[in-house]
Amino acid sequence: MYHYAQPHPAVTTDVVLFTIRAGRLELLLVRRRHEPFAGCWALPGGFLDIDEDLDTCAARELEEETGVRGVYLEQLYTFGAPERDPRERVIAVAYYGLAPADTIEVQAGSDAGAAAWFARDALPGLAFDHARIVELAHRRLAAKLSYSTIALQLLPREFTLSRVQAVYEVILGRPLDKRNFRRQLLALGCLQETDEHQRDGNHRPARLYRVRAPQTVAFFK
Amino acid sequence: MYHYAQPHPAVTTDVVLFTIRAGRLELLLVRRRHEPFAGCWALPGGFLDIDEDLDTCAARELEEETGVRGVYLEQLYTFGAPERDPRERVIAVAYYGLAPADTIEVQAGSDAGAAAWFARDALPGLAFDHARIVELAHRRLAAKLSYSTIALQLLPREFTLSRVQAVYEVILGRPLDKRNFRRQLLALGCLQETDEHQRDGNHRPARLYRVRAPQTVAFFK
DNA sequence: GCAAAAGTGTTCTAGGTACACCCATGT
DNA sequence: ACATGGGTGTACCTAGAACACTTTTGC
Repeated sequence: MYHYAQPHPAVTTDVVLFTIRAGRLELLLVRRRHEPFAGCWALPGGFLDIDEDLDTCAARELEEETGVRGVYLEQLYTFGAPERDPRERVIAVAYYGLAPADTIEVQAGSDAGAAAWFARDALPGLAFDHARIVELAHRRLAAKLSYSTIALQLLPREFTLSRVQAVYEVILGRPLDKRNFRRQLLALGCLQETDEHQRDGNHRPARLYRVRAPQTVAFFK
Repeated sequence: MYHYAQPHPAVTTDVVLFTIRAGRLELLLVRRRHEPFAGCWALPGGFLDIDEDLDTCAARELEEETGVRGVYLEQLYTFGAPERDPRERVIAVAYYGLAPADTIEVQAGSDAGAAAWFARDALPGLAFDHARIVELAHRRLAAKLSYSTIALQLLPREFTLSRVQAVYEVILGRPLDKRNFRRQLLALGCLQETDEHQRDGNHRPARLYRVRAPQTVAFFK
């Protein structure tokens, strides 16, 4: 038992992890095993350890509940409406993250009954205020496309330019002009052309590219 | 005494309140009366009440410690490094705000020994990690100038265009072209020209303007 | 040879930047 | 009359938007 002269809220982190799968924007949810909202889908997340950094907590809870690790995470916003959790006062520090679908594998953890990807525009009802958090995360991600290289975090080590364009289109929800897109993307200078090509289907093979500095997100403008 | 099965961190809000005074960007600090950092200058802020919204907490603590109320406040970032407070684990939800210097009056509250404005570029040593918070708040404010009308929150009810320009220049830290600035600002359509003029000094009087919707911050681009 | 995606340039437009002089007032 | 900040328009330049055809492959 822990005692305080003043009441303390609990602090959690919750993660909106986006990916691109099957040409759609999807995000990772876990099915809650316990009350409240038992059986309901929710963002992966959980209580902050008392000696743990917030960023660390977000990464740890994500891994514990979904098996996913090593992805790009960024703090989004802190939600603290008094009635957002019926058990006790909970302050949720929300994060959002990006991961390439094909390099990560999802497995449900102990606290979560299951972990699965859902299309952004076909989400089940979510626990707590998690629908609001997803909404804000999507808006923030879309806004950051225009002044950072954050979207490259959704790509595997090697990829075609068409694939990059598909990432942008699905996040922004509108088609982009191929020639303009390629010119502007390459002008950023953060892609490295390789000598390899990708053959798939009845058409001309596409050149493969790499990100020069895959671990860092650059800002411009 | 309050009991929990798991240890809980404390949660505070801290506010970086900016204003423009004497042609400089200044911010409001309070002198701490208690340990830790007693006698040191710090951001106004304090512990979250257990049934209180985060936004409300920021506004309440600001008013209690400095007498300032009714200003524009916006959540900035949440700081939670484990050792940022020597007493116990403290998660600080930081806010930043803007207020016109001439319409607000500052008076120290009970917890704070004194409240005073300091120039952004001549701050005293600050308690905790507050210098980092100020740094981030300034960067965020400067970034928002380019895609929102947030800076208008620093203006009194009536003002000259030169005064608006001075606000932008002092936040960005560089001079702007007068003709371009006025054209672009007026093109936003959020200012209302009045018939009044302001006479001060040996020169032509300047026309006074008002913000059409003073309570709202518009975003564009 | 046909279907399917890859790849490639130019023109137009709009918004941003650079720049200099006259105006109204107080002393 | 002169010093001081207020007020105004145009030319240039660059970045973004619109737009269509040829290439390479598998079947």
